[in-house]
Amino acid sequence: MSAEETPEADRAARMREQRRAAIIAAARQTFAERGYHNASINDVIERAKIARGTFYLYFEGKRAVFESLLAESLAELRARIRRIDLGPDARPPEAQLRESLVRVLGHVLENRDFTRLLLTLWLNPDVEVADTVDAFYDHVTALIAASLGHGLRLGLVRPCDPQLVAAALLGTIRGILGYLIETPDADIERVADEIIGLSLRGIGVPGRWTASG
Amino acid sequence: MSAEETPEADRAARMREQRRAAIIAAARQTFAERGYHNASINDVIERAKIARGTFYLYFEGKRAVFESLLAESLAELRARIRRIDLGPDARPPEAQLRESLVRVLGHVLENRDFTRLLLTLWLNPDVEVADTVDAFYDHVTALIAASLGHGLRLGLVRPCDPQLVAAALLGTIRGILGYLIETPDADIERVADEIIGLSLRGIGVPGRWTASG
Amino acid sequence: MSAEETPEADRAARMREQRRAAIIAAARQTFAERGYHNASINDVIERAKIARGTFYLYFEGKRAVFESLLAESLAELRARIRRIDLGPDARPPEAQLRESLVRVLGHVLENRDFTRLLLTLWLNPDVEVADTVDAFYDHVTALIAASLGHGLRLGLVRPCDPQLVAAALLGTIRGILGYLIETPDADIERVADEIIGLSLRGIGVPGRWTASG
Amino acid sequence: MSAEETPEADRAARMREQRRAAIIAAARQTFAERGYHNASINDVIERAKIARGTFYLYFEGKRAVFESLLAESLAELRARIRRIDLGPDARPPEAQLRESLVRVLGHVLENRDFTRLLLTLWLNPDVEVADTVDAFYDHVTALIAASLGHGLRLGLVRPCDPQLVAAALLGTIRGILGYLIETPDADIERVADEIIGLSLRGIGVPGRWTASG
DNA sequence: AATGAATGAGGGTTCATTCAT
DNA sequence: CATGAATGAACCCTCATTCAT
Repeated sequence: MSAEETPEADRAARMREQRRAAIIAAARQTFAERGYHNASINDVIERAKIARGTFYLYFEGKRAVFESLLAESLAELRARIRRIDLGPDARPPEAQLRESLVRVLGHVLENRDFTRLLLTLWLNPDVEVADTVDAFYDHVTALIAASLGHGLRLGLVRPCDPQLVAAALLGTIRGILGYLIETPDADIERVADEIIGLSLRGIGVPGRWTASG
Repeated sequence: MSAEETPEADRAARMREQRRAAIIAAARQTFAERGYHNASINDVIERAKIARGTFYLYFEGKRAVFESLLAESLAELRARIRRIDLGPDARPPEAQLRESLVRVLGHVLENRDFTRLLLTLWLNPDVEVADTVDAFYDHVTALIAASLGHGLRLGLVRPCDPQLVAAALLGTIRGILGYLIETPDADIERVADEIIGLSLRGIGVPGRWTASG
Repeated sequence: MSAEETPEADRAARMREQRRAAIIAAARQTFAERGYHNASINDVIERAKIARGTFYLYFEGKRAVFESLLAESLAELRARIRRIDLGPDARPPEAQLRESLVRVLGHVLENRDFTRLLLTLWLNPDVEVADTVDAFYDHVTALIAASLGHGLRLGLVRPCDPQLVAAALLGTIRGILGYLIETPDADIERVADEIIGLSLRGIGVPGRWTASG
Repeated sequence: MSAEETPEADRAARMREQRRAAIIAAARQTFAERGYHNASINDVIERAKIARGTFYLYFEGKRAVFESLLAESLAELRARIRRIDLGPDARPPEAQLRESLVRVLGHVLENRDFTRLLLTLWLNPDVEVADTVDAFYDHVTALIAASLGHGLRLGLVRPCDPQLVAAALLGTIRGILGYLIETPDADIERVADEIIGLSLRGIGVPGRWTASG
């Protein structure tokens, strides 16, 4: 910790961080393109232009990069989602929801590769890393369920099973994301509106359907 | 074609069919539990209690069982889905939709293993067999989109992008299925009602949300 | 052994012999076409149009058919080769040699498949059956060596190492056979003359070569 | 290309070449002893004392080592064979022929393993690699046939079918090689003389045989 | 720190042989 | 006798991970 060593150490630390980032980037592309199992360490190190052994200096193994990659990417995504503020002075919940959606959709379209990966990882036992993803989905589901509960108490949301509906709404969003990553020039704003419209009012024209459903 | 030969040949054919079904069943569980790549032929033959070579008597290889399994299971599932009849004498579309849903949900709960597998297979590049699954999801999406288009023309459905909404609705259903397969004692009827309610009317209480969304 | 059983037993024995012959024939073609290792029992039983188990009623296994097949075919070939009679009243040895050659060449051209097989079997360790073939080649070599020794004592053959020359002459014949089985319309008589000319007088024009060789 | 890097890189390349050679040597022995099909990669790696994966670092597979081994060994052998110069100032053709023979025989005795392999590979359909060997034998046959044609025009060789005689002479040599590899202390010079004597003048004592043959 | 040659467990597949019907 | 479904040892190959340099 002598002052003399700091500049060198700093530089080394920066280099190390860059390398790590480069490997993660290479891994992200590789896993997205080929799936966890079909992706080989070979693919990753070739893309990252490092030697085989170097890889293991930065990560404990295949599973470890995958986890790191997930953790980082999920954190970025999570940062785009904001809890809806239902306080007295808050802006309309619909607007807040819309902003979160627009941020998420924008991020998704900039990270199609990772999004595809994330979508395929839902419930996937194939991958030893399900936990990280499960935790993310559970987190989001809980967030939605909590919002629903809140809305319910405030009379904004009609009576329903929050758990079930949260699972459904998250599914809706995943469905839309799956559609988006294969649709080059999507209009995010319009899509956000469709999601909100669909979620809040459904697709039925009021009065044209029986009351039973 | 002599009548005398039939009994033996019949019995043999039945036995063969049973074996095949047993292998498919073992494969279904194995693939569902461990994913396509982590599942080994070893796992399958151990579960099916057959010798290694026997497996290859019934299927050309790992990929072939997987495809057969998918094809058969998807066919069963597809058989539960009926196109909605919008003719003048038809029963209310909501009722028809509800029946399809109940059939599908019931089937799903009886085949949790396969359902889990099917859900993980969505968009999966990891699996050499994506085509079969993609075709199924495309088929269902098209079915939904067509229904939406129809409903739109009849004034039952409010203006929307049928492709996008179809992707969303299929996502909603997948979300619910994912929830169900981990919920032991689900009440199918109620779930069907929730899905329909959500799809047609959303979760918002009319009048409590701004008109923009 | 009652007299009544004989006709039946005879018929059965004849049938059995026919089947056996059919299997050997199928095996001969298969082994000739694909080589010992690449030939599968499957190939043989399909060609012979018998069931898998039936094959093992007639032969102990793959190796056993191969040995039987070799033994029978080699016996047929060997029957075409006659020891040269050098007695006082015998016909000219060259004529005798020529007759053996013509018989062998004719047989070879009628059994190209087997000949090819036989040629590839020389020295072949690949095949667990080398013994049978080795014995045949040893037999023929010994025959030639003995003839050479005889001829030597009678002053018909110039001084040489009979073992070495026998190996060489057998090689010459194998070389010719290899050429013949790929030459559809060979004139056996002419070929026999070439072999004898080559063996007895070589290809050199006397007086045009130095004496050293 | 900096001079500093050379020593390391050189050493690495040399090591690599040694390993490769060691594997080829192990393969040569294994294939010679057990034949192509009976030889397993296991045999090879055990003999070469390397791990399974290491083998695949140097060769693409079983067939690839076999082809490399053949190509290298055939090239060495071919290098010992020189075309006979029949020009006006050339040394006597017989002497030239004799030198090629001595070189080839010497090489053969130093590489009994490979020679045995080469001999068994003639016409072998069993082996996926027949082409390389066929090409070699065709090459040598063509060389002999061309020499015969030349000698014929110069009046050194008596009238004959060059193709047939070339096949025969190559057969003669193969026959001798087969004899040699099982004869420990052969006198190469004497064997070369026997081959030449046999080829040019045959084994008959002139005047003691009828003219017909 | 970086390298890349070496490792070996593990996977999918084939095929000669057996045995209950 | 004949059948053909069943068996399992053996084989080739891949790839995540280690370690000497």
